[in-house]
Amino acid sequence: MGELLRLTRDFFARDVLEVAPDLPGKLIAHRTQNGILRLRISEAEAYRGEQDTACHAHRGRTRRTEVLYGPPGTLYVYLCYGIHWMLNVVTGREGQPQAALVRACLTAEGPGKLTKALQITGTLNGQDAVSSPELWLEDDGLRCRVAGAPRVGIGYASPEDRQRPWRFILESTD
DNA sequence: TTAGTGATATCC
DNA sequence: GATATCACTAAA
Repeated sequence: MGELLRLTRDFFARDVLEVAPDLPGKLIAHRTQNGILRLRISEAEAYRGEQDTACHAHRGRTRRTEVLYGPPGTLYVYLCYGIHWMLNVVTGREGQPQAALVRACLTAEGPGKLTKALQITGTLNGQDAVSSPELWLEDDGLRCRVAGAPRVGIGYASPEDRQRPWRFILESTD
């Protein structure tokens, strides 16, 4: 495998339907008091703007969704069910509320378990994954095949949006 | 199948 | 102000 390259603005500044399937196989790095935690992403989901009824920004700008309108690479971290932190990275052009939910890594399946394993909490909300000294993403050159599937936990969305295969799962590596 | 947990949105 | 909902998980 090649050297460890930090993902730059260009990576995130594409449509979420290009970014989210590119995430499985990449690494997330989080600098903590005890050193750098690094895990390989195995699953991601796309949330694609105000037209996507599954996306939190479907109803437009609110205090919560504000970060989704920020520059690509911005972290959107929020608490779900009072217990689980969800980690997302904003994609697309600034002003376009898209994000990729990082759903799982090889050793922690499920978005809540992933953030727990990486010790990620809401203090990272709004930080920039491109320039932050605390959290960033890396490419070590690993290539992989990715399978599409419907998104999880979005029963509130329209039937059309529920069906979209915008969940991207690492299938195999080469 | 269901409890747990708290921020947020949406309604008075 | 109150209430309903929630991009989930662990336990039963």
